[in-house]
Amino acid sequence: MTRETGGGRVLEHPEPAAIRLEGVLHALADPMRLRVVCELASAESELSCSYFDLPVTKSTTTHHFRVLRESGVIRQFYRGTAKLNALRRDDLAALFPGLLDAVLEAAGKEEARLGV
Amino acid sequence: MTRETGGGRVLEHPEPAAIRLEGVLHALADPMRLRVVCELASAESELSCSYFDLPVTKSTTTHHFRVLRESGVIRQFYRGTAKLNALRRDDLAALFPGLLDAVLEAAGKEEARLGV
DNA sequence: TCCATCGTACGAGGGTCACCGTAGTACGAC
DNA sequence: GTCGTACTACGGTGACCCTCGTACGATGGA
Repeated sequence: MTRETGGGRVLEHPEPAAIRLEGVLHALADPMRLRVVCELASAESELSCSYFDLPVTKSTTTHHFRVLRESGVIRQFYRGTAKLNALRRDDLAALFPGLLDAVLEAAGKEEARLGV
Repeated sequence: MTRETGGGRVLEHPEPAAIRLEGVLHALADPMRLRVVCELASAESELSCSYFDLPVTKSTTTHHFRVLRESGVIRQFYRGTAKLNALRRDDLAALFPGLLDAVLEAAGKEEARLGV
């Protein structure tokens, strides 16, 4: 079995029924957070916070991950000193079918359109 | 032909290439604006600003319509004293396929889920 | 035990946002 | 020209958001 360490540190997550569309859209409307979500989507496995090399400080990174978690977009849990992050694909697909995929595709298209 | 009055009053709209995903998501993340977009989508024809009965003052309503226009979500033009509003369905569908439909469907589902 | 790593909590600054009230402009009807 | 309707521009206010620096806690390994 997978041993989950992290001790008594518990993270609050909204239940599916408490996830609000406005909150999800607001969470995705920030460039940093959208970037995190895109990387999580393409990774297909949990990624630690330190995996991401965002052009902001650690405290700002913590803030963005908290917004994503509290809006219901990602799920977070501890393993040792690391905090792992995963998209809540199933919950989002049940609440807002096609929304996450459309946003991810749009982000990919926009990156191709604007990127070098 | 349809005579468009409104004279010298010209409204700035972003070209499709200038529409940014973050801006669109931010515009849709506000309850008032999401409500406007849903009503425009179900109307299937232009609606004047005064058609909407939002629980805010007129100046705030003007602000929200301006955000929607400048983010590229709606198109506005004058006809007489009225200012008409229409969704930029084609432009959005070309840039972000499926995004608008997914958001509209999600908004409908959420209203049914939370509503009376 | 001591340390390095990883992430958090807190406070603060600077900017943006949503909202309002008032004053004003553009248009059509008379 | 005058009036009413529709909307705008402007200024202001309080709240929120993104960002940071610093100090702190929690974990695992030497």
